[in-house]
Amino acid sequence: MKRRLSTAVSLPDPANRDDPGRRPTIRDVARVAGVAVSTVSYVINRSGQVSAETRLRVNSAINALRYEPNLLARNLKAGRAGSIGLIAPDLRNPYFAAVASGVQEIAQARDMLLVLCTTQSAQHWENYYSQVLRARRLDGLIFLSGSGMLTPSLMELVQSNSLVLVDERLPGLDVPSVVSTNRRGARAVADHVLSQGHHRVGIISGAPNLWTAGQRMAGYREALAAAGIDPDSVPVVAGDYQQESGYAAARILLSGPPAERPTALICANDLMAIGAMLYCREIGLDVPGDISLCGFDDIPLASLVQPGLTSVDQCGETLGRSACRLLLSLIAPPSPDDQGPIETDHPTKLVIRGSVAAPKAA
Amino acid sequence: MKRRLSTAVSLPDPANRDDPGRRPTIRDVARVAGVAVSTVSYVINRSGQVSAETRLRVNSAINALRYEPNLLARNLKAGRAGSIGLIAPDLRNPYFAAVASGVQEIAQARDMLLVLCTTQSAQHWENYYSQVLRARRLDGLIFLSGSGMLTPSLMELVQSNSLVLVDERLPGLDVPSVVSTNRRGARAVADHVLSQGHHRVGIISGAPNLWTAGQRMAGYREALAAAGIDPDSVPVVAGDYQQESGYAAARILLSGPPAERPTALICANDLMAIGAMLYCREIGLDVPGDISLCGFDDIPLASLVQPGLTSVDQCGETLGRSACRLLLSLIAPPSPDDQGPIETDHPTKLVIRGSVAAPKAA
DNA sequence: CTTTCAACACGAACCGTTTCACATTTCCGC
DNA sequence: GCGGAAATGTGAAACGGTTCGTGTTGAAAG
Repeated sequence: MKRRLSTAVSLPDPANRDDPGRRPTIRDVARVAGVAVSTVSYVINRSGQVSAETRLRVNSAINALRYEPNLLARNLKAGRAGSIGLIAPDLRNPYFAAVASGVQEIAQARDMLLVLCTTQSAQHWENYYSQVLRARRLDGLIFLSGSGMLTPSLMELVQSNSLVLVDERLPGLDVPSVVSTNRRGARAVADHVLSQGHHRVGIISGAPNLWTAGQRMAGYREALAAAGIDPDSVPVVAGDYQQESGYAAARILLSGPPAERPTALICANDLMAIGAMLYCREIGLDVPGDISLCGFDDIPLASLVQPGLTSVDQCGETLGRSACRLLLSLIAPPSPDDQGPIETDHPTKLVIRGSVAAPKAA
Repeated sequence: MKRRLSTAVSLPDPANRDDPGRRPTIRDVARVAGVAVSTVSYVINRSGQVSAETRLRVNSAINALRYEPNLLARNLKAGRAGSIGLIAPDLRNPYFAAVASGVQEIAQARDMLLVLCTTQSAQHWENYYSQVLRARRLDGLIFLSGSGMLTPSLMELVQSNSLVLVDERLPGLDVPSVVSTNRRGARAVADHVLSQGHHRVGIISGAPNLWTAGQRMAGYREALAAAGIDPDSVPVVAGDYQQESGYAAARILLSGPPAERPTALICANDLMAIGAMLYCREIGLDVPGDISLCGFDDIPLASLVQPGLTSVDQCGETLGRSACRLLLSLIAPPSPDDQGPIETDHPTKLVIRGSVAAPKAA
């Protein structure tokens, strides 16, 4: 008992007060200003009920100590991290970069931090990050799937109203999401190609379990049917939205004898279309003289290749902005500076450039 | 006194135990497992000194409750956020996206989260984020400046050994940084252009207060001098590394009478070179027939434009990886899984494509 | 049959805030 | 001169973990 009293009772150790490198806490400020900790807190926050004179003393203590509140502690108390997460396959895809850019723009305006997670489209990472972000009590999550699946961890986020999907819509489930009108856009670009008189076309589609890939495919099929072509008769090769897969798919689709091979390749995104263009160039096919090509996304690159790539504009940045706004509105229901309803279906626009032309007279 | 006892003493309220939506805490786990909170903690962490049987009980309680530790609390206790920040001008610039990608790759491997902050090259945002990230006790910061300046807040981070600069080196100050050998790369590409026999060249430089811009300019001047051209005699227009500024700069540089205007434009980055290329194309100049063009960065785009852009490869991703490794080594000094010294000066490589040719016989 | 000592479990302090519920002072009207 | 509201300041309990120092065992050692 005596021992206890003499050794174990830990008085505030004056030594660590001067520990250099130690950053001042609200307690230091209180001590210097000669007020209670809670008073300092009130000064820092909704300056309610504190006299001008006290406020002054506290503020000068804050300045003297160069105190900055520890957000970690604040967040623990509040139970929210003040940041949102963005899970996306890969930043180097300009489309994802654009979405990220839009998300960040809105987050920035609302004093939210953005945690960026890339998954290389691997379910493993999608799962990992959705768990980590849950554990970190992030306020919300914007998810661009590379796999087309929702992990259980993600499903729980849906329950708590803090998940927004971009360019993905789950059958049956009512998950908040922001999408482009993929089907309509695909229909439009395919209509355009077919209206040039192509009869033998090939399709380079996206990964089959991706919602966008399905939608675009549906649009293409609509257009084909409307042009009197049996959709089931056209050759389709699935890629993965990467440039290399477009190259590889083109090689497959163009492997037949010249008389039978497609005079136009409809590609489910620009990167793959460019891959295909590279292959065509390599085997000496002129675009659009020998073969027409179109893409989807309208990434900046599309206007810079030669010939310019006919594509479908879906502004990634706008999508990102809407997604972030939607997410924030879910988190803090009815914000006062409300800017009206948030678009969840973004229109797409056909962008005609030089890569599509009429087929050579057969 | 009596009043106090009967009303103010707040017993643990059983009501909020069942509050649905409330996530289980370590205390709930302890209660269910019938052990002390500290024991649960030990199980979760360095499982030291816990009997197999207890560990089992705790683990099954964890599973039953679907408990996940609150990282916010953990971090407060630890005083570190377990994440690093990346401050960069703009994600849509593929070079920055590549750096970010490299950083994220390493961070991911070390279980660190990446907070992404974009500044649009505005000092205002650079300052804002450096403060916010300090307040959040982020473990470290990787900074790509758009303005060439370090805010005071950033300087304090230098003191605490948790700031790494990318592609920036401050005169006098010894701030850890990772750079490409900009000067050498610039020298190489300019040598290449001049070796084709160009005598009248123009330069589109970067913003003058950026370190990279200065270095590249120095390299160009070396090459000019070596080729017997007075560096001060060549026209220079400063851009801002954006495509539009390249376009504008080209218009200025090519405004003279045909006999006097440059036969080659040396551009301080690819985006501006592409802008210049667009302008040339617009006024009917053939690249490289009428005018040669070169860039810097070797972004993916450079190989896709027609003709391919001769450029200098500086792998943004590698730079990002090194920067992140360097930062992590500053934070937790000598990691055991050390992979040797970290490169801070990354070599550049001349990439020759079709955009540079000999000038037409004068 | 003590003593010693691991091994294991526990309680409580602490990280740096916020915020609730009071305590104290001031001031006013009666 | 008194009661009471308003204004201002305070202490202490959270938030959800980690970790130090200590208490309690049971078995091996003496």
